Amino acid sequence: MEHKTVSLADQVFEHIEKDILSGVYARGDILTESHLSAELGVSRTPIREALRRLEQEHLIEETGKGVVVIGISEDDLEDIFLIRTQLEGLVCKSVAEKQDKELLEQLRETVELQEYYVSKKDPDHIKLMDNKFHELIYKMSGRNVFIEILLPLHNKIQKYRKASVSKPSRAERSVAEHKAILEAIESGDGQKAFDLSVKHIKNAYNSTKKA
Amino acid sequence: MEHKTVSLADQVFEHIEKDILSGVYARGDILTESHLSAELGVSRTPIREALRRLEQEHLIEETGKGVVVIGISEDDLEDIFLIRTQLEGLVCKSVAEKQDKELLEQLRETVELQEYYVSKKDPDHIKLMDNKFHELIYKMSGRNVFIEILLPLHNKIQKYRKASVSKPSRAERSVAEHKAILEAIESGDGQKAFDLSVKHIKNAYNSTKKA
DNA sequence: ACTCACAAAATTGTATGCAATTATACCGTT
DNA sequence: AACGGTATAATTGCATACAATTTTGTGAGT
Repeated sequence: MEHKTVSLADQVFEHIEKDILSGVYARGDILTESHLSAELGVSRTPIREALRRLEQEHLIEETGKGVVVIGISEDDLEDIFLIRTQLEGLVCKSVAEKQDKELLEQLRETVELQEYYVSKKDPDHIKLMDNKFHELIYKMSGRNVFIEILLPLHNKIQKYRKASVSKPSRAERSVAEHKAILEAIESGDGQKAFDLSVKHIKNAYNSTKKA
Repeated sequence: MEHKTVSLADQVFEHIEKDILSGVYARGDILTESHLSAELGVSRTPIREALRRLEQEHLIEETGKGVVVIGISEDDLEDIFLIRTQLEGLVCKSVAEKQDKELLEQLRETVELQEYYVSKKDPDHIKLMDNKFHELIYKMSGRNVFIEILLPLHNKIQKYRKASVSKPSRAERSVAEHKAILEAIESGDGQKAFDLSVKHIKNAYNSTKKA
């Protein structure tokens, strides 16, 4: 068994990122290295490396006396959806024209699992499958620049998506839309995959706004 | 006089980033912390922090035994222009509808300086003004998510842009396009700014491909 | 009670030390 | 000459040490 040890710096990065994106730390909160070091029980070295990465992602900003949490504002949320509207359709189109059998099978499994969790009204797992659906499509495209942009964007709105898929009506429509996108991709219809995907993002945004 | 001392970690980041983007380090090259430490004359601590940031930008990748340089491939270049085509017009439109007098003045100055350097056939300064033109527009928009995406993308293609503006014919057309975009923004015509900007990116791409 | 000065604490930035792992080189054996 | 094994190098990951700076607290003097 491959025992891949995850570095402390990586764990710290994911921990703090999660706390920012889930709202544990709010916009404007100040985080100091020593405080984080004590709280997480590791030395400042991995803390600092994690903070530099979070800074690069614009989730925090250096102030000279601790870092300040930036997080995702309402305006950011709107722009994130707008940008996804512009880019995600292109990726779906690209994937439809590739036809990677193995990844398509994974995508179908993901949609079917999501249907199951919708029927069980399990928002956490619905959101996980939603994550996986979009991430699989990004990866299937093999287009790194798109992946580097879309993965973080998708990641940054977890909190809002969780709220959105907690509404059964939206969860049902969302998974139905995923299924339609999947079928368009399977049939190799790039334009249809593009259109459905763009519509899906717009619907998700509308649902998020109302949430 | 404000004496802002730049940390060694920041200097190292910029140094290595520049070396990757300008081609000093090629795709596949292996960089080790100790080697960089000796070469740049600083300890491994700031080196490591810089490497973690470069990793976050996908310019390098961890291998367990030194980091490997990723850099920008031809496919990446194509997607970068495609994404800019999708996003930069939106930003220009947004800026045209804002009318920040002071930044508009800076933008005009930048275009006029660029005209001057074009007449002097000075590619380095032409490129600098090109940088400034696009960065000013991003900043004028005040839309952070767009800025976070477009600034790095623009930054990553410096090498190619340098080649492009070294051709006098393209340099002249480029600055003329900048001027037209500026005037559309000044007149508050968002749609025109959008259209001209999209066309500008496409022209830049065509010129880059041929270079 | 207020203020100023100075001491103490907190905080960052950088270097160094050290353990664990992995690659490399060298030397002996066949 | 080829092969193996062991010692040595190199390398990462993490902790700690330390200087420089800034903030905070405290206490004396009025």
